[in-house]
Amino acid sequence: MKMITREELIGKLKERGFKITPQRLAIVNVLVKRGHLHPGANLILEEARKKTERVSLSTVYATLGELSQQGLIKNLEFDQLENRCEVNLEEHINLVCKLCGKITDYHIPPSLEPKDIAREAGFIVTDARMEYYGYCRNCTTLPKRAHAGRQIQDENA
Amino acid sequence: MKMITREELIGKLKERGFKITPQRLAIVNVLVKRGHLHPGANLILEEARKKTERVSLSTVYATLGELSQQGLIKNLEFDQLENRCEVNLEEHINLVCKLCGKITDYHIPPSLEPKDIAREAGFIVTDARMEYYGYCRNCTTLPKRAHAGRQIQDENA
DNA sequence: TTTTCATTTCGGAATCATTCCAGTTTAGTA
DNA sequence: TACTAAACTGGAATGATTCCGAAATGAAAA
Ligand SMILES: [Mn+2]
Ligand SMILES: [Mn+2]
Ligand SMILES: [Zn+2]
Ligand SMILES: [Zn+2]
Repeated sequence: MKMITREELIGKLKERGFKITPQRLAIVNVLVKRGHLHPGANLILEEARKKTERVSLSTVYATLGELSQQGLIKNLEFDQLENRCEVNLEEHINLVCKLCGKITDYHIPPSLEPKDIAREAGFIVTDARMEYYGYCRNCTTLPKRAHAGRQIQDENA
Repeated sequence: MKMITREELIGKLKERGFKITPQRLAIVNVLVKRGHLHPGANLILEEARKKTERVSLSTVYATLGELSQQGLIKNLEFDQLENRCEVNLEEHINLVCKLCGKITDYHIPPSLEPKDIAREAGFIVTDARMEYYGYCRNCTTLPKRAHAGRQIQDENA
């Protein structure tokens, strides 16, 4: 899975005139290291604070907003759940476990071409979002446990 | 496009022990008539009030919650936008226009089988959500107009 | 280095969709 | 018609996100 690097992200921010602050560095670090978890603002804050003495939730939201505007990450919204960050910009489906809340990436084979849809429906596709909800491998074996979707389920992934 | 009827919905509610109240009738009516717009709670309230003298927003939310729990409709969440109702339960992609906010249904051909994904990823798919964001036919011709996505864009659809 | 200042950060208040609640009304049954 | 569990209501509570004025600070210029 191609992963964006810390340096790429920071470089792009610098290019575009953003100042490189300890807060932004910390947040970018979390995104790079924990991106696969599709972290939310509060997890990012928590993790960022382990590296930088001073970060606020406002700043996390602000920074995520900037990164999102710059097209460097995406924002995922969920029912009853805080928003999460999508760092993997390749087209893929997020598999969202209804039991533990873990979100894993599934890369689709080249079919279901956006172009086809544009042509048929007169709709220009600029952005896609596909999610399958269900039960992940862990939650399939242990039938009915762990209701609330805790963040940070790190065992594997 | 197969559309659920007023009678089906009311019948199912009755079956399952729900009382048939003027409020529920009004809300169901709106869902049947305006379902293709993927209406949100406030639009539903507005429309329902044209038929029933007395309905409250609380009741709209409560009723939508019940219908959703009963699996008769689905709840769609969006960035910066109130939730919308999905009345079309067939598997399809919602085409969400970034300019006018209109959401139209696109039915996919039988490919991208959930079963395949389950097998490959060890994930049991119980529910799917797919959306393409972009620009609808109207907004494609008139390049850069109409920013905020107003609800009720009835011209066609 | 020091100066400078636009940008960034911060905490707290504001927002706003949604949920909760306690009191009142009512659908459906007998 | 009377009864009662369910449903409805308006207002208050919630909680994630956004907004804001004031204080702090990168980084370019001197
Ligand atoms: Mn993903
Ligand atoms: Mn739809
Ligand atoms: Zn799981
Ligand atoms: Zn449009």
